[in-house]
Amino acid sequence: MELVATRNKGAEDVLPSESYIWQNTERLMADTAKTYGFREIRFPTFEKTELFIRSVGETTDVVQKEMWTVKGRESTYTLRPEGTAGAIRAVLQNGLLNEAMPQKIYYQISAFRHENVQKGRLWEFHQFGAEMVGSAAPAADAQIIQMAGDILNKLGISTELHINSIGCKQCRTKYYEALRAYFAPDKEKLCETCQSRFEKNPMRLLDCKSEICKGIAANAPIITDYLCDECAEHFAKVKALLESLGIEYTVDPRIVRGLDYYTRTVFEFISRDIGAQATVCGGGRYDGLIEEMGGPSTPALGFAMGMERLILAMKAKENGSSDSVCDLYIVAADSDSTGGKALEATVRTASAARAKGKWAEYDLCGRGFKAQMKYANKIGAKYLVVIGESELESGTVRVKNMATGEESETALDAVADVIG
RNA sequence: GUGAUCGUCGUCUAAUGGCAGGACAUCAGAUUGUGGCUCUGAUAGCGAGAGUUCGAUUCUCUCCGGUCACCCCA
Repeated sequence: MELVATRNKGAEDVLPSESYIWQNTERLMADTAKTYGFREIRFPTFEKTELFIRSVGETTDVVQKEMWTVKGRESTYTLRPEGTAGAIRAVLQNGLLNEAMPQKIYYQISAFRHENVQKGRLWEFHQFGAEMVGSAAPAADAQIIQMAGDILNKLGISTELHINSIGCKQCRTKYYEALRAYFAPDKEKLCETCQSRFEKNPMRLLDCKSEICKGIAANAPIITDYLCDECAEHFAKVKALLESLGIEYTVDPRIVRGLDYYTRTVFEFISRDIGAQATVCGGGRYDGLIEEMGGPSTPALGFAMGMERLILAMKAKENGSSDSVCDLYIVAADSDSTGGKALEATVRTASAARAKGKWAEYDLCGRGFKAQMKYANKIGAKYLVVIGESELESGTVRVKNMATGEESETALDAVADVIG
């Protein structure tokens, strides 16, 4: 077999045997989000490239080396590398800021980043994301984190919550100065990437995995020591609320989100079960983004969960919910004397079962009687009915429970009720 | 962008510088009115290309793909 083309690297097929896991997960997320007042928003897979450059940040890896960009006839377009930019664009463009605040929205999307593929990291991946627009209150931060944690718990995934505050623009300016002052004497010893980070985004210096840089960074100043009074108070209130909700967390001063738009609270939920790409959910507050995108100054925050990583973590815990199976298989046993009447009765009976929401099957491959029995067994049908000459005459059939082998007699037109 | 590692039927897995074998799965039959067990048969594979060789699935190189990791992120 030589296919004309095969699946692209970094993309995945979800087969019928697995798709129920996705469906159940997506449904659980949507249902949970609804209980917090979040409603779904849908927006295009592609946007103008400037949108992402402006919102995600010009210096970020995502923008600099990971975007799938296409030059169209009228403009240059990019497949969304994340959800926030498009979601907020849709909120602004459609005047949702004029509705009652806060606006709470969620989305289930695929997103695209051109990175080297590995476990938990794909070119096309899927996210569940939620955004809350219009609240600056610490209670909003707490609720967003609570909802993310709620979903993860319901999925049966064990995670650790790490939080940090990276302050506002003012705190960060002060902090950058302190960082540069700290690193300046050793600047020459830093790795190449860190040397360029020194000017552009010194917070990333803390994130480097190189042993030398780690050593130099060991006693670097910590952002939380440089927060302005307001940011410090905000962070303290968020932490207090989390505690009162009984949500465990670790303050991790090294969490530095890779997207430029974050301010104040940032957080990650980490799973230990899925390899190196352990962040299963990441998010935070982005009070400056909406203004940056040309809207009115409006506070907002949100998170995104990586669906593939969640499903890896669920599989690691072996707690997938179960798939549905065939409820009823009908064997149409036509002979010369029935002249096709058995098949007609079979089709009608199957339709009646489907009208009751049952999964009903009959032969579509020209199989013989025996082969149909084997097939019904193979697909795990719960009940089996044979319709042939004698059944047509009497108007009754025997409904066989395939698991126990027991049979019971029923009127032909009552089959759909019996198999409940 | 970098590094490591692996590519044999749909899946799992053998052997081999000289006819690529098995298991599971699939299909058919044994068994034209009741499945699962058993038996028989069929379908189906060396990722691609160059090189070495009388001969390459095996050795060498290149590419492609998978996996894992760095980086980055969900």
